[in-house]
Amino acid sequence: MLSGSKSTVSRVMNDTPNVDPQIVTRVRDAAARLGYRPSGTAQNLSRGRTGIVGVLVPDLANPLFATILKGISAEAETDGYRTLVADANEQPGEELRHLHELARQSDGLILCGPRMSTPDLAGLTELDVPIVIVNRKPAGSLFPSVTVDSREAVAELCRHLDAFGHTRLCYLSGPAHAAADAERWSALTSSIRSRTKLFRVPAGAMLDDGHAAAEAALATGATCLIGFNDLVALGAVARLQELGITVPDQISVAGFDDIVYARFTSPGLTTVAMPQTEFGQEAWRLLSPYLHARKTRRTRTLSAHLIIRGSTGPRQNSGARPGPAA
Amino acid sequence: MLSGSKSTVSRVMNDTPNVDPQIVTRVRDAAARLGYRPSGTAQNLSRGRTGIVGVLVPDLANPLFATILKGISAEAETDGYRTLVADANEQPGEELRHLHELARQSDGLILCGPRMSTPDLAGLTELDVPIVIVNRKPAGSLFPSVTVDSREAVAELCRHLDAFGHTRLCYLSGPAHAAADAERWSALTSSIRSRTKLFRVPAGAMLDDGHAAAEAALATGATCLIGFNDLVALGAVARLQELGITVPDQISVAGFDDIVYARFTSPGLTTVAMPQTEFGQEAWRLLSPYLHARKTRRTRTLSAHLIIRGSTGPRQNSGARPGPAA
DNA sequence: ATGAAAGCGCTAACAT
DNA sequence: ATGTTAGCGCTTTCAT
Repeated sequence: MLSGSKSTVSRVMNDTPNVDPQIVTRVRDAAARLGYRPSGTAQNLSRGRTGIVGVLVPDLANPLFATILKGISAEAETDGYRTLVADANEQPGEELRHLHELARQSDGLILCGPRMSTPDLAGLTELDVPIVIVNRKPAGSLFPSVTVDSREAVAELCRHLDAFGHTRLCYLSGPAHAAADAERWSALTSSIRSRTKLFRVPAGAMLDDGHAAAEAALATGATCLIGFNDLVALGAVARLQELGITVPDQISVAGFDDIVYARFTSPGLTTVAMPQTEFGQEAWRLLSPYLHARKTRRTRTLSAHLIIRGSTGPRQNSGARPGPAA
Repeated sequence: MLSGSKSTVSRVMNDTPNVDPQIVTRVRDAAARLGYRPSGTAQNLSRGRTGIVGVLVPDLANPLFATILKGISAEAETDGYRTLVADANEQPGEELRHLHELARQSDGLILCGPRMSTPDLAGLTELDVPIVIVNRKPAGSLFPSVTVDSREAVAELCRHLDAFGHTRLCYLSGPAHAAADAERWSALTSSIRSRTKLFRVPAGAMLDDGHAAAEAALATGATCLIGFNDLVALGAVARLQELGITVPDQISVAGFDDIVYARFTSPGLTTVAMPQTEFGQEAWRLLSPYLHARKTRRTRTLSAHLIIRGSTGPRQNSGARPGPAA
């Protein structure tokens, strides 16, 4: 009988140095033969860590979040971590519930563009789990966060539009509790020239929202529509085209994020690009050290940049109006 | 000192009946006050289950898989399960590695459109974990699977195109190891009329792939391009428009899946729609009973259906050719 | 209705 | 270099 103790097996399975090579192979063989695989759960309990990071997103169907998630996964994977995903379906009320559950299964949490209230966010400290926030600066910087500074890029967008003669802009606003919505709106209001009128029409975060809001936006007489994000902008473009209105000839459209579709529609969408993959990478890099030791809480600010494509052009003199339906 | 044993606390936390209401509130209070939350890991070890389902996808950035994942999460959540996600980044070689790791952390696995070889797939039985496969029929039906029958919808597409006079079609093929690719191709070949010529140009699974393959497809003289999926089709449309070629006036385009963008581009994309959310739902419904008891291995076949939008139209007499660049 | 005790399958001192 | 012994923090018989 080849005795062999649990510890030895454990050492072999964990590639601990100082194990007799003979034993190593013997154990490996036996394991392979018996189809033995260490129980992750038992390892987790014993080690006091799960190797899992919980990620909360408002909506996985939004390519922005899918991309951020990919960034997190890729980076976390290099440290042997996996991602447990919770999709709140754009329902702020669901977020807390998800987080409480995620927290019990993971070593740390990454919140992508959380829609929950600031007090709720602050209350998360009680979870007593390392948390990193992406795309929203937590009040009082309670948590490390990776945010983006889009002021300069927005200012650039405004100059771009101004140069094209646009003096009536309409912002298709995002979900009520999206921090990015407030920031974008504020960046716009502080960037436009005094001669420029800025309207605001409620939309949402998805294609349908932009599609649905397009007509209301048109009614403001704006010559350029700016979507809360690219999905909203693209939804609006679709609606405009249905109405027989040509972009950018009759009306210009711009968005935020630079999701991959912005590049592949025609006309291409002018947009304030977010560093999507970096969001994910940086989020992990902030979280990772935090998992091992309570390190200093930091914040990382990335910067957005303007990408000009075909959806913005010179303002039409006569203002946009529906043409013959497509 | 209010004694209270571990067992009692456990009973309270698990809402076990037959506990003195007084004690219940006392324990609840104490827990709240101390911020006590049962360790998920310890529960997992003790209960012998993790409450986690591992999901493997080829690419989360593909809305098809994001949607399927959402379907799985939503359904699994109703049973108290969460999803651990692994994104193989369209690299078949990575899939096995991910699966082995996922298997150690989860109670069951759902593989979405796995690209790995059939033998590798068969070898998964050794993982000794309930597995359900989505969108690929496993050889020998080793695992329960949810697949789609798109033959009828493809036939319908072919009739639709034929009625428009298209007799030269070009299929922009998908990733080498995507089972869906072979199925779609085979459905096409067996559906076209004998007078119709079907070409095949290699593309891939993403927007860029369709974009890059468009010119080669044009060169075949085809009057209608059919993308492996909607992304490929839309990528091709983008390229065509760059070339000044109008869809559908000069050339028709169709795709597979019916991702949300297919509806919101202009022209809308004609496509063979996959039951995306159902894929996810059904996958969970197949897996769920399997987790508790080894039940009979079943298979569920959903059906695709054709959605006709603006990207397909009557064939142009003279054949497509680049116009003035946009 | 509650407590005591065993055990889930590992890891990590500690001893040898 | 390997074996022994305690836990990790719960759940769950089994007593009471």
